[in-house]
Amino acid sequence: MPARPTDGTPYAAAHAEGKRALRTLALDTASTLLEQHGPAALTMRRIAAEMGCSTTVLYTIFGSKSGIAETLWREGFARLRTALEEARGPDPLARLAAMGHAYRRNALANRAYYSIMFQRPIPGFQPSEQARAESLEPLRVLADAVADCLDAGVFERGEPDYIARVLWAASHGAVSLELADYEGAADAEQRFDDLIGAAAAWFMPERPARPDVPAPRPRP
Amino acid sequence: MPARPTDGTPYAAAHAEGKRALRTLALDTASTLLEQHGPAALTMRRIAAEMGCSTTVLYTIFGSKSGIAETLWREGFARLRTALEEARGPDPLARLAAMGHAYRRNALANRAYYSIMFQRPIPGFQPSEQARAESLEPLRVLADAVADCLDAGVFERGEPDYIARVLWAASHGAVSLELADYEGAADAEQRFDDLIGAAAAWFMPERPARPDVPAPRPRP
DNA sequence: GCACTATAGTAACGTTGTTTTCATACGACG
DNA sequence: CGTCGTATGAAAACAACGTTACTATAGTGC
Repeated sequence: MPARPTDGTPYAAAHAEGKRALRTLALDTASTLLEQHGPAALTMRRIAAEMGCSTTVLYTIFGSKSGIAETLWREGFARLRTALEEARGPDPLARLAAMGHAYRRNALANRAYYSIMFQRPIPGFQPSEQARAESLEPLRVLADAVADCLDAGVFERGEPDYIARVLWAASHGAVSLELADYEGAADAEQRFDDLIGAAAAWFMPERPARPDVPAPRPRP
Repeated sequence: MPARPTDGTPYAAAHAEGKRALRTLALDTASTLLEQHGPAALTMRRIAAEMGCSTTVLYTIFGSKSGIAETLWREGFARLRTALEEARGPDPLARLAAMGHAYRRNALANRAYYSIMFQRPIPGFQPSEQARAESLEPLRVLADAVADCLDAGVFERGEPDYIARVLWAASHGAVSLELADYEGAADAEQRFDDLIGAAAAWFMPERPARPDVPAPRPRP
């Protein structure tokens, strides 16, 4: 016989809401810590201290640190999905281009989340199968936009899923190097646009006009 | 007055060689540990135990764990550079394509190193400025091959450095997602080829013939 | 009132990177 | 040859981490 309040009573609702509030507070704290001090600052003790409770609470809510990491991981993909969904454009191709910019903008605005999603800054954390499945939703959003382009004849051939994965890899590659600041991100935006444009053009019946590239190189 | 043997004596040479041997042994041990058991197994105590000494030795040689990580980081980029340098082809474009495959092959064959290079599995490790500069060498190798393509007229316009960075981002994006096994790596190789091909084609005067893509999608 | 369960705080355990302590070995120098 | 000083390495200690008992308490159902 459980000590949990009987379901349906007003008290049970309040009780459940308290738990939700606790969970939300924990996630907010973890999220703030992550964004302001990076993944290294994301320790159980620190989250608990910031909340003003002991670490036990975190373990009853999330089970382990991986539980928190997974929630943040999913939050990162949820933000990405929302960012992609909000992309608009007068025609399918413009909408796809808007998605590209949304991808980059979201990554730059949520660097810490992006690192949790695609790097492995939290030792021992591996997303569950369910979380992995969920993380494919942004890709599905992208694939829908690609399908629209195929229907409109903007793209010539190929499976929407496959094309979306190619575009995804292009976005990720460009953004990933930009975030790593691997080689001075001076022309990072142009590189992003070029790579995405190149990948998209690859699937079009005719290659579209390319934006200006740095001055032509003199040939000897 | 130091207890270090006077420079120039045979003993000094032997002494220095002993230090080199020790350093090499430590790196070999760390490297093996990294490749066989992943970054998580790369602990100071374990490296020391595997070598048969105490952790103090590692600290006198490398200063800190980051010192070891940095050496492995550089080793990873050195392998990548070698892999790219060894790429051959009958003409500039073929050589560039060979470099693309070399990039992917090297990454797949050295997953642990690739993760050290582009993920952050070792908390607190950040490559030094010098190491970062050194890590740009593979990019320079790529840029040289791009320059050859420009000279040969295979590429139409653009700075070799810039084009190389775009190709680099494409390679990294495709390989990175493949290694993360982000969405089933069934057609990972084709995706890699397509993305690299698309990026390269972007800078050519005429779009080259594209290899076959999955069956055309029926339009409603 | 009583038993039982869920929860939270305290303190511990084992492991990590790192530092300290201490002993020892060995070149330099009187 | 003996002493000094420095470099080096082993052992242990330290701080911080994730995690797990242990304990107390509060609240539900009988």
